[in-house]
This record gives sequence, C-alpha cells and structure tokens, in this order.
Amino acid sequence: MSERSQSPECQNRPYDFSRTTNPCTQLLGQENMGSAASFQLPHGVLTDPSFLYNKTAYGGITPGSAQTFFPFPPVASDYRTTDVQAGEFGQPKHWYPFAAPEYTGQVPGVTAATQPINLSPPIAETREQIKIIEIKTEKDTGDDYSTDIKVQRYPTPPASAAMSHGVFYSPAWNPSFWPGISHITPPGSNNQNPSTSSASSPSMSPSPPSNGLSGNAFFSVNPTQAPTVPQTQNPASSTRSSGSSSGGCSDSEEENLSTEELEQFAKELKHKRITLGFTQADVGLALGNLYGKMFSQTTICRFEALQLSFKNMCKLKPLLQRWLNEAETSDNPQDMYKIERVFVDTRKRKRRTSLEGAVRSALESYFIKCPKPNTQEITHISDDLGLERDVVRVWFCNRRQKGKRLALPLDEECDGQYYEQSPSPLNMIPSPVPSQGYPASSYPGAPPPTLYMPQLHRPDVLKQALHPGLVSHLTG
DNA sequence: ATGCATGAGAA
DNA sequence: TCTCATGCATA
Repeated sequence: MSERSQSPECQNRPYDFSRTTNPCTQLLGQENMGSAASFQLPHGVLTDPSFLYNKTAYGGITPGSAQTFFPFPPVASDYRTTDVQAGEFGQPKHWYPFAAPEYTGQVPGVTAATQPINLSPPIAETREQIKIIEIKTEKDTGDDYSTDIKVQRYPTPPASAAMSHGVFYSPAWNPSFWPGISHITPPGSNNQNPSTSSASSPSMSPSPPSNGLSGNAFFSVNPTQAPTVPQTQNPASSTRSSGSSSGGCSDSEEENLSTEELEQFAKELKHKRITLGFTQADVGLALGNLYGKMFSQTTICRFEALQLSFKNMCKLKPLLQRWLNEAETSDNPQDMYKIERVFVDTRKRKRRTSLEGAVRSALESYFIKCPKPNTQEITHISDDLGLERDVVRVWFCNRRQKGKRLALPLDEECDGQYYEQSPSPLNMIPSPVPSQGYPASSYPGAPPPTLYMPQLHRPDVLKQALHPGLVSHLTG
C-alpha cells in the first residue's frame, strides 16, 4: 500500500471535514481552538476525554474544552511549556551516532540477566557464582543518549557445552529458524515427566552438573544442533490445517493451537516456572541456551500474560514447551541459564521519554480521534504538545499495538473497529483489518480479531481493564 | 508489569 | 511509514 497522504483511518469520520477532509487534519487545523465549541461531535460522543479515561480532567485540556471533547485540544500550549517537555523535547535529537555493526552481542534478551529480578532460591544460589560485569558509560554524558557496553559473564558451562571461549553468541536469528524448531514437541506430546519434578524442586539445591541431557541441551549454541529433540521435520505446511496465513502460525506445526491451548499452556508455564524457581528472565536466558535465541523477561512476561499476538504466541509456545520439559526433567535446571557470555552493546539508545500524565491523556484524546495520524497530523500534534515528532509517531505506533492487545472481541462492532480506526466512539465505519490476525477458527463468535484474546480480555474482565468510561461507551 | 524504543520486513 | 516482534528501562 502506498503511503497514504492522508490518514485513511481518519477519513470516515462522522464529521464531514471535507478534506480535503481528513477529520484529523481538520481537527488539527482547529488547533488552538480553545473555543472547543468549534468542534462538534456527533451524537453521544464524549465531551471530555476524562470520561474515557476515568480521570479527572487534567489541567491543560479542560478549561475551555471541558465540553469540547479532546479535539486536538488546546492542550498544546499547556504542555509545551512544562519543564519536562521543554527540556526533553526542545530540540530534535539523534541517537545511534554510530552504526551498530559491532553490536555483535546483539543477543536479544541478553541484558535481561542484568535486570534486578527476584531470584528464586535455586537460581539465586547459582547466581551467587555468577559474575556480572556491567560497564556502562555514563548516560547523559555529552548528549542525552547513552552508550552502553555491557559485559556479562556467567560461569563457564560444562566442558561439554558447545561454547567456545565462553563467549555466547547467538547465531543470527532469522525467520527460517522457526521452521527448524517447529518440530519441537507439541504440547503434551512427549517427555512431560512430572515425576522428575522433585529434582527441580525450588527448595532443593542444585544438583551437580551431570546428565548429558541437560548439559547438551542447555548449552547448545547452535539451535540446529540441539540434540534433545528429534528433528522430526514436520513440514509445517503438511499439517497446517488452518491454512492461510490469516494469523495462524504459518511456520509451525503449532498453528493448530487453539486459544484454549495457549491459555492453558501459558498458565501451566507460569505455574511450573515459579514452582521450579525460575524467573521470567531465567526462562528467557534458558531459551537462548536451548535455541540460541534469547528472549527478555518482557517477552516471557507477555507470553504468560497472553499479551502477544496469536501468531507470536504460537511461535513461542514450542520453545517454551520444550524449555518446560527440559526444566522439569533436568536434574540441574540451573544449568539452563548458566552460561558464560560476553555482551558488548555499543549502541546508543535514545533515552526513554517519560510522558507526563496530562500529555498522555492528550495523546489519548488525539488517538481516539485519529489513531493513524499522517505526517502532518503528527507534526501538528507534536507541535501542539511540544513533543518530538518521533516521540509522537512512536507513541501512536505503540498505542495502536497496545490497542490490539486491549481490543476485545466481545463487541466486534466496537473493538477491532475502535482500534483500527478508533471509530466506535465516533461512529466510524468499520473496516476489517487483518493485522495480527487471530485465527477465526479458534475463536468462534469472534470477528476478525486482531490479537490474541485471552480471558484477561474477556468482556467481564475487560471492563476492569479498560477505562470504565470507554467501556461503557463501547458497549453502550 | 508496562511505557517508550529499535529495527526488520512489508506495503 | 507502518506493522510486528522484541527489549531496555522504569513505574
């Protein structure tokens, strides 16, 4: 799709902003319409953003706009002057001054190990022996971004470990990897060996490194060499039932997973993980040992919380399933993360922007109006709120992504629509958007949902998760 | 647990 | 420029 000069999502607005009329643009044009009155909402549209978010009106957006509804509000000036904003976004900044070729240590999730996590007994025990050397150049030295150089070392794994000189270097990750691991034992299809759970009891001290299983399996650097699981090359395609890439797991046999299976597995994973004394970060690291592809605590967390797209859930499930199996059957589960690794990250990462509540609210308001602002609109918003364009752009990207997570399939009339075009509140015309496709097959009455919809997002639970105002609006 | 960010791939 | 997968940093 070629670029949309005007955000299409904002076109079917109730208001006839002849755009020429990208409602958004239109709205943007009304910028300093402190006279909120200028913007008339159709019927039953909220008049105050605070309704949506169940917040008390925040200073900037309300005064005159109290009845105006967050039309690309007069928020602007109010925030523009805030210290934080001014200081943070005064001028455009650039990061990653230098290329990141040497970011060889680009092992996703690698730094997870440095996160302050609550170590569970067994893990902590082992970790006492772990040396983590972290060198970080001062943040804010020179500019706002930091250059991080992290060197992490872990106990050298058993000799058998296929680690050369203790440098853990995950092989380049590429999509084709998944097909390779797709053979991974499907849920419950094999070595689930509960009887061994005792060996990995959280309270038990690590047993001496031993059995080849854990040794080899846990330290295989090359995923393709991971011997633990028979390479039952399962031509994903052959068993593929759901067919089309409509959102199923196109590359894995796991494609057959149903919502329920995933939910159940997520629960099981979490439960057993905790029981075994592993933290989410541990699991992420362990996956690196097992497959050469690490994951961060964040990802594991989101998996457990079912906050990933269905497709992604399907993709990760086999890995986690396998990890779980290994962890349960291993005599020294600690080995699963015990590796030595040197990680040098020379990237400069933009310092995280912390948007103050009022600004977020304002952005939310804009989002409601136009979830996909075009360049101009973004510029306007950024100017209005005194934020960097990129910050605004990224915010919208993340917001949309988040929306897909929060979107609920309960009311097709509302959800997908709302998040894809944020129309519901504005009576927008629904438009099926595939996005992170959730297999319709596995979710009966659901429309073409865009994301995995765990119980967490079920109607009942949803109302607690979403802003009351918004929920009532959506459902009402 | 989650907000903001990065980067690959696609459109 | 967007989506999507993913992660760092932080609440």
